[in-house]
Amino acid sequence: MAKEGTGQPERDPEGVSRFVEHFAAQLVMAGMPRMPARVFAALLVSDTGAGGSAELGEALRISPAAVSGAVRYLDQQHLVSREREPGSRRERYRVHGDQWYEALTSREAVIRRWQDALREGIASVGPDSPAGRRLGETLAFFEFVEKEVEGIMDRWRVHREERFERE
Amino acid sequence: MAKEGTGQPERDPEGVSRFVEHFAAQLVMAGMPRMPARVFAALLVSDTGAGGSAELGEALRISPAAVSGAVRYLDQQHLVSREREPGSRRERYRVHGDQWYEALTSREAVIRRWQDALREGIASVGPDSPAGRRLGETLAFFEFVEKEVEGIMDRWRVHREERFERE
DNA sequence: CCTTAACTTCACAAATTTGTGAAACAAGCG
DNA sequence: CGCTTGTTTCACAAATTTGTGAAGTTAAGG
Repeated sequence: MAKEGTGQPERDPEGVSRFVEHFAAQLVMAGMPRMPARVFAALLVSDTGAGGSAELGEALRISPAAVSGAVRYLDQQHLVSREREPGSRRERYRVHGDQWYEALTSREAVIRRWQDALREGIASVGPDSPAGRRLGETLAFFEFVEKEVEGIMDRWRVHREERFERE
Repeated sequence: MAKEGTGQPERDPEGVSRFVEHFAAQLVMAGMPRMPARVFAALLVSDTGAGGSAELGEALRISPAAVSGAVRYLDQQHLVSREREPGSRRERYRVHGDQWYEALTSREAVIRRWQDALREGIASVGPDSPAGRRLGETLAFFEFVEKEVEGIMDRWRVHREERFERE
């Protein structure tokens, strides 16, 4: 396609929009409601990583009300934060740049709830029954994963650091 | 025909039911529809790890039709398999004992789709724009995780092996 | 074959979720 | 002080999802 040789490739609005929808679709498959997913994706591709209700609403062709609802959800999940820009009545929602995927993956509280449910089940069927053994193995798996996830995130921070310095 | 062991702790039906609901709730939060989640949980706690439509329907107080629909979903997700028991018209749905959580976590196809969506986005905003950099870092994260997950599952198999032998 | 048991499919009613317009609310600006 | 712009809340209509009863399908057992 026609691109000027300034070195800075220009934004392709249609492509951006396709990305937003595709990325949001992944989030939806992972269990996030539709609007929050789209808003989050839109924030991710914005150059500033932040934007207001009106701005997002226009980009996604949804009402400001829908944006507001979506942001409330994202805020509760700690996926965005709200900032008040001093000289303006515009509120800005910001995606935490390098931390959002940690929020998505590490959430140890989630793993804990799986573990709690499993322990409850083991108690109810008896640990030595076949079912008890199966649940016990699953519990062991979650306990294992819990530790490993920590390790992964540590290694990732190192990895990212290196990558960042090289550039 | 169940053999009642002398020292076997007895099943607590109410506790089992509570487990099924709690565990299913976790699955739902992770994005699984309600009925499939309940059916899956019910299979997990059953001593045989398998059961038929009628049996499951009675345990969960839902119609055979609902069970059927749930199983179709679980089958598509490769979370259960169907077996035909030779001398009977009873079909049995079975949970893959020690492999189901691998299906839940490892699914590399899922990670690939995230990566594809991100690459698309990076192309659309330009890799050197601020947004491009943010997406690039996210992509790097997913690539990193993809490799790490492999490692985790390998280490888990070793870990499980040890645990199993010790018992 | 004809009956019967087990499961599946289908059409639909009920329940839930979604997104909107309208009104309320806040906060800078004149 | 109001006016004006940007955001949130609320009630509700539309759309989607869910689970059921009833009819359909397959295969065992007489």
